Amino acid sequence: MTESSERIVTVLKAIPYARVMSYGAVASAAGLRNGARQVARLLHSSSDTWKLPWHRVIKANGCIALPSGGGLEIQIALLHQEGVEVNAEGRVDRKYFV
DNA sequence: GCCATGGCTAGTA
DNA sequence: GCCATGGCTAGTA
Repeated sequence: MTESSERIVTVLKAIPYARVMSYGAVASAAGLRNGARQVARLLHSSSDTWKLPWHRVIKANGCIALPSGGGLEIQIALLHQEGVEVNAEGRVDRKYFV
């Protein structure tokens, strides 16, 4: 576990219930200039072991990054469960961003 | 080489 | 859509 990864984990666990953050925003908050992809990688590999709120991380444009059949439906369900709405175009409104 | 990104541009309506 | 990025990993020697 690198220091950068630990900072990313800290930021992720601090995302409030029913709010979302973009990969890039998480990276910035963790002090990484261009770490969006690193955030994505960490979510993919360690969400389970660290019990991370992976479903609260979406693209900067409000879309969900996961493909249909590859987690998209589950992520939408988890967001709905928290009261975050995903519109017909599959986007989350700006008001839900931290 | 890969990619659960992001920002900018071209091309359509 | 395209491409610049940047850290991680698989696969070779």
